[in-house]
Amino acid sequence: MGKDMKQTTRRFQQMYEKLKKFHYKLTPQRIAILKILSERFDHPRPEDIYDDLQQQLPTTSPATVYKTLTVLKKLKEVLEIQYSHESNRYDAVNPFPHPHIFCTACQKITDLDFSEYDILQKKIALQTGYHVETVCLEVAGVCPDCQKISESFPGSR
Amino acid sequence: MGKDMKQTTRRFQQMYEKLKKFHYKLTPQRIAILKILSERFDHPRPEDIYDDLQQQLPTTSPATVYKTLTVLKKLKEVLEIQYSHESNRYDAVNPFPHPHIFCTACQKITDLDFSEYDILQKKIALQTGYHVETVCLEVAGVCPDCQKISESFPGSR
DNA sequence: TTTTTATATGATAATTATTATCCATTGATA
DNA sequence: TATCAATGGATAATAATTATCATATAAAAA
Repeated sequence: MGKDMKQTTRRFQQMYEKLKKFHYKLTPQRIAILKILSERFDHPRPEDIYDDLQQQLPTTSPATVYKTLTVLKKLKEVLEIQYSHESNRYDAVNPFPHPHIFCTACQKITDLDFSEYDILQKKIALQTGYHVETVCLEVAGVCPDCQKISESFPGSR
Repeated sequence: MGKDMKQTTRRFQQMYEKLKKFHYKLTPQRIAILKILSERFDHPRPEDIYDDLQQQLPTTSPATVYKTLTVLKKLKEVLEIQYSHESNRYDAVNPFPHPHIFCTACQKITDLDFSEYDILQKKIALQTGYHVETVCLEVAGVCPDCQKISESFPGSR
């Protein structure tokens, strides 16, 4: 069993137990969505989750995906990455707030390993007097791979 | 003439000259929108700008506001603060990317004076190898004023 | 196991910010 | 002043998400 698979299984179980603990029904649809979420490391959109879901349960509705995401959000078992006027992206692999970096060429979203992120909240609280609830740090740019491609085909975009 | 008024006038002129320089037509609608944007320090929504605009030019259309904002965005004369599934907010007073802090109680958006923001981009570029285009830092929490209110009326929200 | 009941699902309609379309109008240049 | 591309206004289209509601069902109780 690979490392990813162990992690995947653990995340699935964590989410499953959280739903159980708060007396949400463990329906086949929800179980399938938990499985999909625990396996996808690419910050999928609701539509992506729905596509995967249809492979297993062809009669499901997109509404069910949205409703399940709402529940998981409330339980803090999924992190919502909001985008203006395009689909939100979801991270249930690491549901704790953390920064991301988005490649504007290939649309890939990667976790940004920024050590100072955790102390940011305290710094800002101290400085502003706010009771800080969320700190959202989202970076956009061109990833190294796409930079290479654009060097090989200058002016191609 | 107060400090704010001087600043307001200067920003209006900067935007006016920028449009002129790039051969955009200086229509009454655009001039009115520039004036509104230069005077509003509260990060207004398109709808807020439209409301103000109607006082002066009652026949204007919301589409005109959106179109003008699109032009100003392209010229980097207005900063767009995106919100998922609610109206974007716009800052033409300080159009350069900068962080904000949002009060979840009174909905006020304030500029966050965070000195380390400017070096963040370089740090992240160095660490990730990305060609960084934008760094978006948006904080949410309860402002000192609203904390006081919530102390006076515990459990009121 | 059967019954009960609150909750979830699925189909569909509604919502809402924004964008697209298209024709009449107009600012800017010659 | 004449010309013409750019703009404005009215309206339709778009698209992600949320609301609605009748039916189905998971899970607790009997």
